[in-house]
Amino acid sequence: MKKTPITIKDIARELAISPSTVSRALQNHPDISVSTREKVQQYARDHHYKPNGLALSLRTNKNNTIGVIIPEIVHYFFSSVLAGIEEVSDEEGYNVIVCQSGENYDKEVRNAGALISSRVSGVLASLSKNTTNYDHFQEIVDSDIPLVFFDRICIGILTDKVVVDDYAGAFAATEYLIKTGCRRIAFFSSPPHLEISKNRKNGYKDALRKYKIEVDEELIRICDTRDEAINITPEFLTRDDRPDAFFAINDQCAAGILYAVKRSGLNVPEDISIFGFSDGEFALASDPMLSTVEQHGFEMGVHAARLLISKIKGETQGKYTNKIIKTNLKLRGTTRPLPEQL
Amino acid sequence: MKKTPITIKDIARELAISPSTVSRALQNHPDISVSTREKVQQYARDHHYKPNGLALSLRTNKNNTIGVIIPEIVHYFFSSVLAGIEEVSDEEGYNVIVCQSGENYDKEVRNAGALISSRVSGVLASLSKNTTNYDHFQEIVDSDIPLVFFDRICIGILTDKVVVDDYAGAFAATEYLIKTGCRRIAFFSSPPHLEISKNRKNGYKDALRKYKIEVDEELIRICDTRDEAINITPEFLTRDDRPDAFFAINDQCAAGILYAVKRSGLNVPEDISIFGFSDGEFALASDPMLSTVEQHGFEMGVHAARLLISKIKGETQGKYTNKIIKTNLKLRGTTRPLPEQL
DNA sequence: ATTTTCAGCGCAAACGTTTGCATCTCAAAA
DNA sequence: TTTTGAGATGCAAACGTTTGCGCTGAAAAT
Repeated sequence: MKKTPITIKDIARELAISPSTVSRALQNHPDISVSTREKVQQYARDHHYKPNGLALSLRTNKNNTIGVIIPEIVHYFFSSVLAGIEEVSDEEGYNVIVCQSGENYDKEVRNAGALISSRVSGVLASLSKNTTNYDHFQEIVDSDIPLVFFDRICIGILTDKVVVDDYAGAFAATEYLIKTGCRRIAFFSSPPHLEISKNRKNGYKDALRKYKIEVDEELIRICDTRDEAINITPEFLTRDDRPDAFFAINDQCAAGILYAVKRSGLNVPEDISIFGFSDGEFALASDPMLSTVEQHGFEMGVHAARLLISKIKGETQGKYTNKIIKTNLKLRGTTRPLPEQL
Repeated sequence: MKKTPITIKDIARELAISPSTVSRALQNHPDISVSTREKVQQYARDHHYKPNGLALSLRTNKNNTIGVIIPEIVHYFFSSVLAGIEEVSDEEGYNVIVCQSGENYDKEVRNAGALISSRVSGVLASLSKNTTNYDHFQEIVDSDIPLVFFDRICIGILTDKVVVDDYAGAFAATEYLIKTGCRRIAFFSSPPHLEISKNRKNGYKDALRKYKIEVDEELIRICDTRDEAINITPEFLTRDDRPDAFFAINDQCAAGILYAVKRSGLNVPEDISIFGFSDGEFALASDPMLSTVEQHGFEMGVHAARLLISKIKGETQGKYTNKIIKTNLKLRGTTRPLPEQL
């Protein structure tokens, strides 16, 4: 029931030796005699000595802490990434400070400042939707803090990046829809300035072009939430040339589309196919279950963290890695099966 | 492009004054002349001076950081709580270190140790499923670090707690099922040593008793995941005296039940009613949408964090609060409507 | 003209560690 | 007996801040 935690000095005083000796004894420094070392270690164990991480950090100007800036915590994909980050950080002895920007530029800037103040050893970040100025991230790299972007990356800043293969995922999903007979495929996307939006749109368009299907800009809309999808989808369905498939930027949006389509009396996947992106538990709960592009968020977190830590340790001098995580199609109930003949 | 961040000493040297003056100037200390103060603040701004949180923490032996130990990050309820914690922590100027126990006792112990080493200002924790020894948490309070449990609390340790009103929520859900005509209500629960399991089971049983319905232990099973539910539910459905309702400890489990029931050809909610617990996006994706007990995870996080911070500030001396977050029923498609007459 | 007052600033210690260097003690080598 | 040297330990500085106290000089009071 100590009011204040036990320190090296306390041990030194108690054992009538100097703090330096205690420090060395605890590190198994060869200079210290076995008897002293054991006395010290015994005492430390008995009194639950825990090194003061702060003091240590101050000396080395590196606290073993990684800062993470993500748009939303309550979000299957991002929380998966976070879990991956946490896992390797824990293995490597780092703590994880998590900051939620809430898709809010100002808060993102505050987050970045807080992390610099905390003198974190490194930062992992995914951009907020409405971030278009990147000075706060530049400040991080100027402060000599290793920085790795993941998923929603920023191309303006020279640093490592880990992204999902958005282009290939979107291409494959679109191609699959085409192969199962869809010709008018609507694409619901996030704001266009985000890299993921651009890449996925390119994948979508290129797949269409490959099969000589004209890209109809009318079928491309900005819509990335369930509620928006429920509102917007009906107007597509009542048109003469209604789409026969929807490709959604995320599963929430896909679920909203599914809901609206079912309510309109059309059948999924007979009349309309739906493809989501970023597999979550979510996709399993719907009926029929969502076909979606698996993003492997956990693995992305793992890779991003590993990359950052090797950066922190200075193992990868000057090189800027651009890791791409493969996606794959998870075919379930909202799409038709592939015709037998190849 | 400084290799090392700018410090108070740097400013002092540059402006040919002492570090103490700089420090005071930055804090708007009245002892400092206006001209000096402005010179210093100007310089600090121009050079992006950011106070070194570590040094500050070392002095006060309090870093403005809150540690959180949760079983799973990728989990709607827990991530909601985390989001609530993050929000008030940010408002109050605290960072949040998040540790994931992964429902693993050993990792939980390591997490606790790491947080003590980091000298966090306070800890928020929710127990892992298989934790039955609480020494690591006792060590936290012995280290004089304020501790607040939330949701999966531990009654053995004298500290603040924030819980959902599990009993009332379970009671209300069960009562609703009864009022809509259900008589044989199965209850799928988490491991029995958890307080939430006990409380919800009591609510369930008491509601049955209130309506003079015998408690059938055969209808109570340990099952708290989607996959388990899909496996276990069918054997209930084939019995002569099959249940006419299921009350699940969480929505994943409820979704699994729903899936199994639909697959068996029975109708929801006509033949079988289903009630979940802990509202998530999840509950909206299913068809029909899940009726569930809203847990208000975000608010729980907000309250827990507020409580902890007031504890850290020493505002609530010696008192141990036991905050209870109200639940409420979210009635959707997996339950029948209440009959008109009251 | 002398004393008092006080605004404005600097000194130095402290927070808990680590670490290069100095110091001390003996026993072995010279 | 003296020198050498290795083994064991202590000293002190440093990391970046804050803060109690003391110092200085000039204006105000006597």
